[in-house]
Amino acid sequence: MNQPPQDEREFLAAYDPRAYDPVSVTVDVVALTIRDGALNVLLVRRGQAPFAGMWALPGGFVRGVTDAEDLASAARRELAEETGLDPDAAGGPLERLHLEQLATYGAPGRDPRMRVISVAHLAFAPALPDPRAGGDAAEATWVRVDSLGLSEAGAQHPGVTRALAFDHARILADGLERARGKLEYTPLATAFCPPEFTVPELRAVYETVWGEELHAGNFHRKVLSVPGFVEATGGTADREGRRGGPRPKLYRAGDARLLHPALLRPSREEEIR
Amino acid sequence: MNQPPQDEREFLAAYDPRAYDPVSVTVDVVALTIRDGALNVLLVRRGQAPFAGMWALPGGFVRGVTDAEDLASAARRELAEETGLDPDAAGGPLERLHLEQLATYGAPGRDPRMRVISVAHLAFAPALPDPRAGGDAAEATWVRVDSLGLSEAGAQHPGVTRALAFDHARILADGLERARGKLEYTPLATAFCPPEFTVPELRAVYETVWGEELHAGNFHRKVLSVPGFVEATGGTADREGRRGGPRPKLYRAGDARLLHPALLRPSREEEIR
DNA sequence: CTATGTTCTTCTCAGGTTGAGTTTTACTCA
DNA sequence: TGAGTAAAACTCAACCTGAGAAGAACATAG
Repeated sequence: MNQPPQDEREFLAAYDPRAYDPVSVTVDVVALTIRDGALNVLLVRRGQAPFAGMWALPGGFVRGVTDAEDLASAARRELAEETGLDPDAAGGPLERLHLEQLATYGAPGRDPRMRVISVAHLAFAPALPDPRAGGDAAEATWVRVDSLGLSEAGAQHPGVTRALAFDHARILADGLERARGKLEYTPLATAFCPPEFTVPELRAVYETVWGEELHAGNFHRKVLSVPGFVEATGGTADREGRRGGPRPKLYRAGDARLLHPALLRPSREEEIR
Repeated sequence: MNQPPQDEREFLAAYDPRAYDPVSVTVDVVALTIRDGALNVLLVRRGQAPFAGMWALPGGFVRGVTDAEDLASAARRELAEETGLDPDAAGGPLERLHLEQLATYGAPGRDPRMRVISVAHLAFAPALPDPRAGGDAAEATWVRVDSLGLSEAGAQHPGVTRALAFDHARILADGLERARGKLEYTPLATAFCPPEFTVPELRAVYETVWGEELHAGNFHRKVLSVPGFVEATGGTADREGRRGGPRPKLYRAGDARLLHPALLRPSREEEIR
């Protein structure tokens, strides 16, 4: 952008840290969606060393000078490259994508090639299509989170565990914990739903992400009582694959950015200490 | 750490992003403490361009290869350099320091010299001594947060506003919001207190950080009822600068890592939408 | 067409938590 | 010794939550 005045250039050049202490920057994306009632994360199979052939989170180097990009833009670009979706298409699947920064991972040695720090991002979307591998990923697919055996109490398929490259298992675990927490006090769950949804559909999102069943009646009362969480459209859902019962009413996301009072998940006693 | 096998080296060299797209990495620290009943942040006056003479958050470049360091270690080192305190001294002021990652800022152009992304950290400590300028900071001092006029509703001294270098005003604002939020559901407030403290002292921390007065009776009941928040030492505080009333009992931090139920701040109605 | 099962939605009620205020107690200061 | 102050304990109404039950609307099997 703006250049420093000419008389400072020489001085600054002597302090340029790139000259002696290079650090590279990547973005990685924990992209979550719900498919067939299960929480899925987007993984790519690495085509190059290191960790060639292993599964990893989608990501890549930030463009620093040529086409200098924001960190969030880099995350969106990487996600689009790995899934083959247009990041900017109006009405496209990535338009309603919720993207936020997760954390930055920079332990020395986390990448055996060189010093790399990774700015991890968290993405949520309503059921995205199957990815078509692009970029430098040999393969990209949605993987059920509960098939990865992330040392979460219960709900893991033993034996199906596939180790992730780098420190991506930890990044994924942090992303899941962040997602679970954000459902409590933000209307983020609506980002997993289509533009119009029913209360039972919203409840299914909570149950899927939290991994526990909720009391249908209390959930219903709570969702409608939190101001700005959802607003009624007036319509009702038609019967598609439903097994009985009245047609649930349709809602869309309200204008609240925080849920107050929050929708706390039950059974957090373990995590307190 | 571990080196890739010899046969991969050549291949990787061609993909080294440093060769064509350099990005530099810094850490910045939002160090908060409470002095004289007001929330203070550590600022340094920049001795070099850009923004020479302006106030900024303490920070500096991450050591990538020589003495490669963790991001948190880099933040702790920078904080120690600017304050002149030993980062590792047993029993020293920085030993009880709470340090956590805040977020990473990487908009192109945020540093006019080159592409720099900054991993911001948040630090809390009980009243630290006045810093002695070290490193490349011309000057370092604690500054009352309410003297910076950060477009927070109320409680700002108009005219005393000093603009911060880079995007540090935004980083500071984000750090303050994070600190305020964390007081709600973690025992972080005890990090602002000496090892033994009273309930009124703890309440003063909340009032200072949140910027609003709390109901003393309800606060007392709440703090003692949340499991693991504080535990009684059996002793009482002696009269130092107190104006009357019985001697309050002493407590120390309990073993809880999360407060449940949380201690919600009043009047968040504005922020919800 | 009827019976049965499913599920959305509303209702009830006991228990816990919160906000606001009051009382008691213990101390300082003039 | 009396007035002022603040810690700590108590009271009470309002609200929120968890658990269960009931009613209503629909699908499906016979």
